Amino acid sequence: MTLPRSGPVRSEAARLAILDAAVSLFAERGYDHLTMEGIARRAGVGKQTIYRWWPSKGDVIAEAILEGRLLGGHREIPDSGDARTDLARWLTDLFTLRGSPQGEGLLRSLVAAAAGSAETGRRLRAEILAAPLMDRLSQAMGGASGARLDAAADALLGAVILRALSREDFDGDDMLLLVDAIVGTAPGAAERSTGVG
Amino acid sequence: MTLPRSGPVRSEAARLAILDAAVSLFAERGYDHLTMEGIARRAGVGKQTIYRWWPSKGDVIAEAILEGRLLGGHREIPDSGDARTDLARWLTDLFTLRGSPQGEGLLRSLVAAAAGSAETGRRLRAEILAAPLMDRLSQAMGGASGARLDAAADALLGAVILRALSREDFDGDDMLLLVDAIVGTAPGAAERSTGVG
Amino acid sequence: MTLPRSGPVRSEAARLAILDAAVSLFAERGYDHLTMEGIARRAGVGKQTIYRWWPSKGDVIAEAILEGRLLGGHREIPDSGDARTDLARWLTDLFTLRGSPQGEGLLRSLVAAAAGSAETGRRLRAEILAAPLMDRLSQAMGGASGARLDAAADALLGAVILRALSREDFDGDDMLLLVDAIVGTAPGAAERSTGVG
Amino acid sequence: MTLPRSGPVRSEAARLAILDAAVSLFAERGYDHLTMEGIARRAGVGKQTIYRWWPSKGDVIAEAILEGRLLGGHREIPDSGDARTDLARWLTDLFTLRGSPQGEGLLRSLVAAAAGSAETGRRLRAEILAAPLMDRLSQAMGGASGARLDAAADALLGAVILRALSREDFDGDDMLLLVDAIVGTAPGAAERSTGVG
DNA sequence: AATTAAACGAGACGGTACGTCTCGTCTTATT
DNA sequence: AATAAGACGAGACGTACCGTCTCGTTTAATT
Repeated sequence: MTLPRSGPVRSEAARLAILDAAVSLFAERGYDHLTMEGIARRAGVGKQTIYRWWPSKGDVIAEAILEGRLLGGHREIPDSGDARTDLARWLTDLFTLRGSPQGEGLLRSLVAAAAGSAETGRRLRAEILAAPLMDRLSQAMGGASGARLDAAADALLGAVILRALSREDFDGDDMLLLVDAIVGTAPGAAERSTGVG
Repeated sequence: MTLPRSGPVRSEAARLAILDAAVSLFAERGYDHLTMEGIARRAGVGKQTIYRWWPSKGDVIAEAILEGRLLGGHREIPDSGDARTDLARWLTDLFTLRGSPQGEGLLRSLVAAAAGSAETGRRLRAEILAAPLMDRLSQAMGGASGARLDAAADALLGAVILRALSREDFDGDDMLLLVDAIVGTAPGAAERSTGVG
Repeated sequence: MTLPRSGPVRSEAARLAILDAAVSLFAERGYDHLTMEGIARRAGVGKQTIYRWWPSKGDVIAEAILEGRLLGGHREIPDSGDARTDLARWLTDLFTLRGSPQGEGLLRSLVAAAAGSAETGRRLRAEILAAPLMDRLSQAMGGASGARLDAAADALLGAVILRALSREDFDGDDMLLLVDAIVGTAPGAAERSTGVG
Repeated sequence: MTLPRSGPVRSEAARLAILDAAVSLFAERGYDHLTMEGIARRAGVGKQTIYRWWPSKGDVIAEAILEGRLLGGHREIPDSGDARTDLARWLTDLFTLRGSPQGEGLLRSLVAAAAGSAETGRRLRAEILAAPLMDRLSQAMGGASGARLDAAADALLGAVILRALSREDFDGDDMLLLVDAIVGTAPGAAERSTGVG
């Protein structure tokens, strides 16, 4: 029972210009320098056009995440045959965010965005962080799934986030140790996986 | 070799008033509603007196953390004899931050503060989160120390943070599962380690 | 050929509220206690709304002058038949600024405003001071005009200003003597003076 | 009968440093950019040392005037034999304040200082402006003195001030016309006075 | 085609907070 | 006791954004 309406329809051009502007400003200056005014200015759009469709800058960023415009190139885990090494390399990349002009500052910006916006928080975990990880992690854990897999994913990703927040440096060996601690600690883990696989 | 200076000395009263004001405003409204003006107003202090000693609100909060004014009551892990259960309970408390008027929003506020200020980030991890945890965790891991212990601590704390950021609900069973995944899969892990060590 | 613009138009209500506030604060406390913040507060207006249209407090006052809100009641010279006496009385009134709560302090405030703002300076002389004076002065000088009239006007008004600046007291007789020294030297006036002398 | 006092006595070095600093800052940036803090900084003096002896920046400037540190080079009227021309030239110099880095802005600064400080106002008129003028003016007016001479001086100086305030340009011919209007209408007035004197 | 109504760009508005500057007072150690 | 130094509470400066609210124009669907 939608009452019929005349008039123009939402402008896709404006929507795209806004998301583009938001993403580029986010990458250049980080989340807390991101402003609605700045987005409108760069997008060549009236402020009201943003407020009409998104309640806050956090939600603009959340939509950008959903469309894969943030960290788009970071969605696949390399496959060298050794799952442990692959996971460690991918996590290290996540930490330093290679390719970004501001390095690990970008990960902190994403965390700030998540802290300020529920939608961004949900999507950051589900779509940026966890999504690419799950298959390989499950495989490395011998086919784990459900709560046990979730816990391991949260532990891996959370550790990386916490180290980014604490500005502690973090090399590949540390990361391997972390991966081992979670997926493969126990001596039997490998065997068990093998046995299952 | 500090060159001697005449003139008035820093006012301890002002310093305390500022930290008190910052802590109470932080607890009431969260990190991103915290403002330098608001702190000065509540502390009955000129803004310059804050800027003279701290470059940003993040650094004010960092100093409050250092002095144990934030989450001061959260510094000890209960001891029921079962380290796994104790750790899980303490982590669950951390997640919900019982006793705080705004619950887990406070943890997100701490994360936002850490994302915005290097000093806060360092101290959040070292002094608020890790410090109370280390002994019991080491014990639960059969006396682990060094990088292996650090990795486990980061994994546990990071997972809690990531779940707070993603607004996912989180009960005691989930937490136990998480603890198990990290300190040792099987309930008997601790014993086994002990036996080995 | 002004290029058309869309969007909201300047708010006349805000403009009037700002000028009213500026004028009343100026009259109450003088030019150098006048602040942009104070004007905004009393006018119930955002500071940016003032800065959007006027670069400084001096220009706000200049516009108030232009609209006759400052010293509006001082715009006409009495006509008793004797031009010399009328001029002297009007100048004496200007010096003491009867009716103003702060007397000749107000004239000094206008001078301070003029010293700080080119626009105010121009308007103070042309619109507040000279405008009401010219006709009668010309008549008292036997129909003088042009540079000679301007010189006489500047001399009369300047003398009053200088005495206000020097805080020297100044009675009606002094003023008559001043008027004589300037308008009563002229050829047409000379007869009268000569006859008297 | 001066009552004896113990302790150190007022430091002449500090007094001179303060006046020097005030004068140079005044000349560089004008009266309203002059600040007590700036004076103290440049003079290498504690702020309290200024406040101990002068109630406001206006009074510091007033004392500098008294000692001839402001416009010191402007104290004599040239003597070419023709009093009218000499007066006109001196007044034109006063208007443009040759030699000053900021030209007639300096005269406006002096006016602003006078508007803000009673002592400065008194001294500006008596010591900077009128003092050098009186003898030659009296002579040009055929030996006038008393109130009539004062009125003429105020008229000449006031006219110059008013034109500086109104930012109107002002050349030598205008000034001659002004002098004529006040010291004696007819070109021959000076000669006649001379003849009489 | 004419009408209607919403989306659009632009940007003015009342506000809050920013970080800096200066005010005039006060406190300290030195001379 | 006067000084150099400078911390303090106070509050104005001019700027940046907030989220809301006109404007006049443009664009569809409905008459």
